[in-house]
Amino acid sequence: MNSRENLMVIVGPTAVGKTAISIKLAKILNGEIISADSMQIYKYMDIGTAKVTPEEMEGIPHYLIDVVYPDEEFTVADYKELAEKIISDINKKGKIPIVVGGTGLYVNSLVYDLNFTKVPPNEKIRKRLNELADKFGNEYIHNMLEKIDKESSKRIHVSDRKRIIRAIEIYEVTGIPMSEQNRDFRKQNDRYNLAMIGLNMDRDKLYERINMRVDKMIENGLIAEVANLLKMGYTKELTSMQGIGYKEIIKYLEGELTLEESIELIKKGSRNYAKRQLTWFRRDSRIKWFNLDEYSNLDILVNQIVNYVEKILRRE
RNA sequence: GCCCGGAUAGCUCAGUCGGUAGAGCAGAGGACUGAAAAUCCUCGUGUCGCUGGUUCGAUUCCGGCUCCGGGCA
Repeated sequence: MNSRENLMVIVGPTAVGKTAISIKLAKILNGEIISADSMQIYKYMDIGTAKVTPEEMEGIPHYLIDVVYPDEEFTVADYKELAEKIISDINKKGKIPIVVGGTGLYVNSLVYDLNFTKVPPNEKIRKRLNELADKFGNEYIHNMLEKIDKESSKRIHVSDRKRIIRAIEIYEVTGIPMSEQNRDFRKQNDRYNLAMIGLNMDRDKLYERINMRVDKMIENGLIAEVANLLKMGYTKELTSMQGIGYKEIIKYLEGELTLEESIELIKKGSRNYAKRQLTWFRRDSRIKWFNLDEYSNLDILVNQIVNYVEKILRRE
């Protein structure tokens, strides 16, 4: 008898239509939805993150949306902890947890056996290393890393400052090289009956949808949303305000870009992001892909997905 | 109708003193362990507008044609 918990995951690039499909699926499967989106975590950031509206939810419970203020720190480790608890709770209710989102690292934190090292971000260390890199170049801190953790230094490119700093940070706090602590980090998590669904469509169409959606965001008041965040005191340096659609509108509001330029940059940034998401998810062979272009009708697609997941998930 | 300029990668253009070509942007592929919508790596073959001519050889020189600018009528 299999006592593992059920978990359904829906991934796909931005704007592919995950939200609408996930709600249809939740209704049919008696599921509840857990967002896996690093930007929808933030309160007040609604239009630019294409957050589900209460009406769109159609009564389906949604979790891990609006959990922190835009100036609060929130990391994958936080996500993993919260999400795992919610997954358990939903299972206990006899319902299906459906994780839906485009943030690859967040999804992987659940679907792989990622045991995050117990080293929270240390601003002091980061600041110091950043200053060193500013002064002497990335090579300098990369050399530092090479001395303490040769393996990581080989894996991390000299230009990838963030990762160099993180690796040194881990060593400075624990005295153990990152590469040693993360030995088998590509290990799959087998604690769930796992059904992973990938949604995709032809690239040209996806890009068209992205472009249209950005125009719609502007119509729906993205500029006012960003202006309001700034007025509330949330500054452009915050992680939350670096999101696509936010950083570009800030530049427009500061007079650095025309509105046209800013909109074009948001579209391009979103297209490039969608591509990165696909790169991320294509690597996981457990994902069953569905191409939306092959379905004339969403309900047919939803039915096929239901058929597929019913074989994997256990029902009492 | 005449004169001038242009026609080369999806776009903007450079270039080849004649030996089939390269930048920027767009785009594609990849990486990813507590910032991840972040951060980073790699990737340029295209009837050089069409058609004749000269030439061993033409995208390059010459002629004609087509289209696009601009000017003169």
